[in-house]
Amino acid sequence: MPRKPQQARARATVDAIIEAGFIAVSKRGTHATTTRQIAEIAGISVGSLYEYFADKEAIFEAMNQRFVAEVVALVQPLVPTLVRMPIDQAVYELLVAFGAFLRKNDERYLKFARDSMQAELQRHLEPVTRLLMDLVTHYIMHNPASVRMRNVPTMAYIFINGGIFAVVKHLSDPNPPMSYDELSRGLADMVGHYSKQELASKA
Amino acid sequence: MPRKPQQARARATVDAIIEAGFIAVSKRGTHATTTRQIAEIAGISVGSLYEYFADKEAIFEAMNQRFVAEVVALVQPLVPTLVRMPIDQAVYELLVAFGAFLRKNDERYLKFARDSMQAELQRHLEPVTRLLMDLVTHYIMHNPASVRMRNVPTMAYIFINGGIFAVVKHLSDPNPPMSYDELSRGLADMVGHYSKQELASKA
Amino acid sequence: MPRKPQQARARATVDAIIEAGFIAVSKRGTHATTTRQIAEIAGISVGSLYEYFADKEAIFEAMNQRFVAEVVALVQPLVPTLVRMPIDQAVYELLVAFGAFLRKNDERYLKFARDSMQAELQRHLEPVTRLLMDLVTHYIMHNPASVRMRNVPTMAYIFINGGIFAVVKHLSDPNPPMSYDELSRGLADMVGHYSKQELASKA
Amino acid sequence: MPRKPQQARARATVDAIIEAGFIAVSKRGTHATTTRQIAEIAGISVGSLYEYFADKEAIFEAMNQRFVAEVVALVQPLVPTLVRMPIDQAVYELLVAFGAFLRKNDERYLKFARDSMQAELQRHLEPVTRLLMDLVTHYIMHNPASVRMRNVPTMAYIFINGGIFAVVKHLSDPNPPMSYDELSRGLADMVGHYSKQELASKA
DNA sequence: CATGAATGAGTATTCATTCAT
DNA sequence: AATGAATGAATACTCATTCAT
Repeated sequence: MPRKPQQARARATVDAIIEAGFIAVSKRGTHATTTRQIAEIAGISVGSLYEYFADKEAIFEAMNQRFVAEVVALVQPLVPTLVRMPIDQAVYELLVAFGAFLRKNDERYLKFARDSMQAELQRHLEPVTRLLMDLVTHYIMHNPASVRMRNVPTMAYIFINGGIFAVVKHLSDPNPPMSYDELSRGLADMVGHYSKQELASKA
Repeated sequence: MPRKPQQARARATVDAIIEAGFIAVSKRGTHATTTRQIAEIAGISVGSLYEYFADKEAIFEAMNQRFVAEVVALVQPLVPTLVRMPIDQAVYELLVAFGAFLRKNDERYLKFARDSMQAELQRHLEPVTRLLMDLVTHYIMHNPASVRMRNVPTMAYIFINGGIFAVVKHLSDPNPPMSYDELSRGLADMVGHYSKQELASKA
Repeated sequence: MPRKPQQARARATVDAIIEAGFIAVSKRGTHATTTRQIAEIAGISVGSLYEYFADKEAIFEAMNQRFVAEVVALVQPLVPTLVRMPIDQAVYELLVAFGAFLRKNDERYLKFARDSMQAELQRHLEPVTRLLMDLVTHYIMHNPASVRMRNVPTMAYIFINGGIFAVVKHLSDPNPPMSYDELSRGLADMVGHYSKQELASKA
Repeated sequence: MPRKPQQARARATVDAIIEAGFIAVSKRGTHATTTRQIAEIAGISVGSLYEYFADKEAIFEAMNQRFVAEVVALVQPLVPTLVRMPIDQAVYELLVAFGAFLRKNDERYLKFARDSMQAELQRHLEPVTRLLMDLVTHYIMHNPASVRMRNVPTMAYIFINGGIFAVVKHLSDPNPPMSYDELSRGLADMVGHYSKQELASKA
């Protein structure tokens, strides 16, 4: 029966365990992380670990809560500033801050997020990504006007990876906030608007 | 050392194993799928499974190969048509076909793809997504002009989810095809161009 | 990663496992000994066994270390005495001590050593041994003088068994300390000198 | 139910299986040899293998019979010659022939014999052998006269390895042809006579 | 409170043997 | 006779969790 930590020392132990959890997951991934490893890194015994967490899953949950809390702590104070910027600059500023956050502490949070997203998918979906990249190439060859767009590779990267993920996430959502058709049109508009704007600014 | 199937019966067994693999992963996810489960679903013995696959991983690889092969078979023939369409329509058509593909066979392929992407991340990153959604709301409240844009929720969904994924994927890539700054600017431009175009078309 | 025993209880468990290893190997041989059997004999669970030994092989290695340590403990203190004896008496004394050692504890160490030497070979090479025994008989019938030697059966036993083993061991050694021809001449001299000396002492 | 081969073709298959058995055991040892490997090397199916041999053990038995038969075929014709030689020359000639036999066919028979004798034992008993070698060194240092003997290393090799093997074999024999004490005296005499003779011939 | 020893159900994998074709 | 597909009991090893000290 785990108990609520009531003393400073106890809270320090809980922190050490969560810290150790991030370190262990950074090294080996969630799946390969064992309670023994976490306890060792935290410098305590397995027995003690179970004094503070009901089971292994509870540790991962605590890690996630901390991760989210830190993201919130990062973004929250930026909100007043961001909302006063032009939208593209706001997005850019947010991404700069987020990238720095993910990379700090020896990429601890990036590794955690990547583990959540199963880095494997890169290998698995690589051929699909390549296929879509080829499709982009074909498209450009058939539409000479589009050649004038800047950053085609970067935008293709964003559209393809972001698009695959948005589609899978949407389809997996039991109560999606919009229909699949709306999502499809949204993605189509995003690409269409971008290219029109891009070509217009070039003219 | 798995043997090559030489009789029709053997080939049917190999197919049954791959089929069973998709079903098992659909139900419990890759990680929780055991060789015994696959064998049971396929209606064969564990031994038979190892007649044709070196280990569990080999089954997952065969599943992935089949998945990719089917995506290719889906997209390849569409290419000539797509490249002759306006870009937004091309994206839309592709997404319609892809959505139908993922949902067929009791969503077998969708479940497989979702597993590859670790469905967990939905639960894990849900609060982060919500935070960013709130940011969008705040933004709109501070930028009355933007209210005229259609589909704000859908576009926010796409930008946020696709953006998170593109960022994590990029940061995890040891040899990314562009810098993080280029990616950030790309995402910013995508949003900026979209909103400009949207507002322009409304005017 | 097996842990180092830190409490008295743990050290007792390690001892029990090694003890159980000798008992199991005594009964069924190394090859047929399973981790479950060892755990059962030791009165512990399989899990505990793996707390202290990386794998099955590590248990056999620990057994071997104990075996060797005990042989050393047996012979070492005898050295000062043995080197002051005539050579034949020294050999005899050593063999008496060694025989007693192998037979103690219900022949635990003998069984372990025999297993290392694969008791099978007795059955396998029995006909070869018999053939060579016949050869000795033929030899004696053709060389009447040799009849005067004492202990012909014992010496034949030693020469034949020891000889077969020395030959196989030598041929299997990638860096033998002498040539096969030297070994052959050595065996020949051993027999020749013995018989000459024996006949001389009879005369 | 295996049947007795009645046709030439069947006998050829049996031969191929035995041959394949030797090849497989040469490569991986008895323990790691599987029926599938034997069948593959023999160029037949597992099913066919069981047409000719009741089980795996039966194949090893057939291999052993062939091994013994070949040793007999080697030694038998030499007997008339050997019995007319001085004993040391007879031993030498026999060993030359035996060594050549073990090494022919890519050491097939040597590997089989070594496998029977578990090559591991070299590693296992290495420390014991070294201890006894040290004992010999000590002995010689305390008995300056013995320095005059030729071939001390070779003879020590023979005595130690042959002696260990003879002792273990004797102790393991439920009906040994002599007592352990007789064996010990025999080994002692062997060494004693050899050294006396050696020193005498030097004088 | 803390420790670390002990547990045992669960997992991947192997292989001698059988049997339908 | 021959094939090779199928079997499943058996084995080594892991690790979250419990509990005596």
